[in-house]
Amino acid sequence: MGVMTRWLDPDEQRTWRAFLAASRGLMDALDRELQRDAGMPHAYYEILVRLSEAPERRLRMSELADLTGSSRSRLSHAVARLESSGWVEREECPTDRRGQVAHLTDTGFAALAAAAPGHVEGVRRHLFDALTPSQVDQLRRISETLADHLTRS
Amino acid sequence: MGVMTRWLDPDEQRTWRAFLAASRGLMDALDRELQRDAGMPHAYYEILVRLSEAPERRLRMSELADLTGSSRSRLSHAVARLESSGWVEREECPTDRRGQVAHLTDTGFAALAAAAPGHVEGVRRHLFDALTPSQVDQLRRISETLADHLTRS
DNA sequence: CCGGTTTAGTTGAACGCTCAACTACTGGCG
DNA sequence: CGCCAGTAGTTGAGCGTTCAACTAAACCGG
Repeated sequence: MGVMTRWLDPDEQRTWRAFLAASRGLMDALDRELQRDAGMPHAYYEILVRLSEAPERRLRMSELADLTGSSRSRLSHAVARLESSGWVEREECPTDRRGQVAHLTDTGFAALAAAAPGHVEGVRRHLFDALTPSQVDQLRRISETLADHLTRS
Repeated sequence: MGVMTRWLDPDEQRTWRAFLAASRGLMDALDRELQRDAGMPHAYYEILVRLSEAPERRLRMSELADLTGSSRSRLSHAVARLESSGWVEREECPTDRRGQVAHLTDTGFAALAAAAPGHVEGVRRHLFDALTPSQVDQLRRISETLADHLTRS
């Protein structure tokens, strides 16, 4: 308290607002496209992706929550919904009676396979096509630094 | 159709996932802090900011929607809520009978003034403190390019 | 000045996320 | 062993966003 606020200078202000516009705009565009073309929000797409990459297409709920950067509550609701569309099913965990294992069904895998090309094309169009290779490299370093910084604090 | 999907190579994959983690993590953290400390989501904070910078603290709904990058519907709902907390009020537009003008009240300005220092500190901690000056510059260029690219397509 | 097209803004339902409270199980320590 | 703090996951209420449908007014060509 009583400590002077370190306000943003005009350059920082400009950077921050550009970042907001870009990241929100990008996510909104991809979310809209995915919803329109595949009937799922981007968050659900990410869940399916992570499951598809896991051994046996199975992951513990907590692990899946960590991988997708979502709260346990959010994941619970999401998996409930994915289960009711038949894309994921929940199983008892053999080693921990509290645990649940999410399993990507064949139907779910097919839905993902159908959604992927359009979505990847969208990521390319909206992100990679707009940047130079050197900017892509800069963006990777910046993002990794930020993500790392966020988890450490 | 029939055109091969240009999948992401491992480097692009890594960049994309880092960007997702960073931007989502950043927005989630700021949103959580703002909600906890000031009782408003980040989207509402942005609305108040834009209004506070406008002449007479007044803006047409559409202009406000454009400035905050939100849909008209979203803004309508948001302003309705802000009005019921007494932070914004709606007035008839003198030059266009279809129009509405949103006006930031003194109470709303005070709420913004109370929220701002903590929020700015958060932006600093989570974003600017983690990056070198040159990275901040890179991020500005990248973001402006992306934002520009999004509106043009 | 009339009729059709745009533009401004609102509305309600469906949906996803957050938060806090809750159940059930585990793991460690006395 | 028995207790108890911590962990896994779920649940329901409340909120914000989206989408599509809607009203009303402005604009524009004939």
